[in-house]
Amino acid sequence: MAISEAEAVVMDVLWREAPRSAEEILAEVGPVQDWQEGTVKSLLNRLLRKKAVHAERDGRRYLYTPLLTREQYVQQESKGLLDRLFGGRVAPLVAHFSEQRKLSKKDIAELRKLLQELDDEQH
Amino acid sequence: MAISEAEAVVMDVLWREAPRSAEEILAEVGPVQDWQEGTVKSLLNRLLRKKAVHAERDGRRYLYTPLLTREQYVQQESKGLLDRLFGGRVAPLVAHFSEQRKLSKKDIAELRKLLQELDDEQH
DNA sequence: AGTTTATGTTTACACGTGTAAATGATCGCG
DNA sequence: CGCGATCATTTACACGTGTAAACATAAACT
Repeated sequence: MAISEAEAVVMDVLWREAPRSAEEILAEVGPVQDWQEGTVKSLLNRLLRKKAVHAERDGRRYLYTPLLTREQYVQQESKGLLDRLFGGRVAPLVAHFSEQRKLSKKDIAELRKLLQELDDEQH
Repeated sequence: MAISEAEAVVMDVLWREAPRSAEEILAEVGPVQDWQEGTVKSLLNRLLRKKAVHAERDGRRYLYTPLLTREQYVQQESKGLLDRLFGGRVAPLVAHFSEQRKLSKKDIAELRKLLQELDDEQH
């Protein structure tokens, strides 16, 4: 089953660094999200059930490690959106942002570089 | 409130052509989604409550018209994803698909053209 | 006028989600 | 050994979602 948005916030902490204890996760995410301890614990348990993280005992507590990689998650999410909204094609998506003037100079420069590299690989 | 995925399917029909009756919507979407009449009616009612569509009486039935535009919806959805996963920037998103080899020749050609056009406008 | 038919409206129900309190288990201390 | 602190696990609860049955209403037909 897919992981929810709140669950993804917890995953984000683990993607930055793992393994981590529930306490450490709370310390990082609690202030920002305004979550209580119980909330983080619940989310961790759901992630365990979904096999998105692994828990390893460390004395009295557990250390959590991601099983689902960030790449997998990003892949799922962005493919979903792409398919639903842009017929599965990337160019229309970029065109959309372009029309909305949401391409920064930096974006444009990077895209240009990216295309250049694709050209080069091409041989 | 945001419209759900099932609701978006109904909106899609209306975005292609509107106004439309519930029956017409069902005819178009029922076979594909394997939905019953009641399902479509429920979704339409939720869309009404969310002010995403407008209903206008036409004799015995209603004709539904979108109030939320496809552009608005696409904008919300894609901005959400972009912010959550790519720090709000487009280039990293494209880079992601590039790494996954999900850029078709056509995508690449179109992206190149797009960048060219941006250049031209630039004067 | 009474019944069928076509629509729309209300209600339902299981499941996921966000959020957390209540409860249980375990370790360290007095 | 019993008690408080520290974790984890279980339970809770309101709300949205997917899916649809049940019910209401009004027009159309006999």
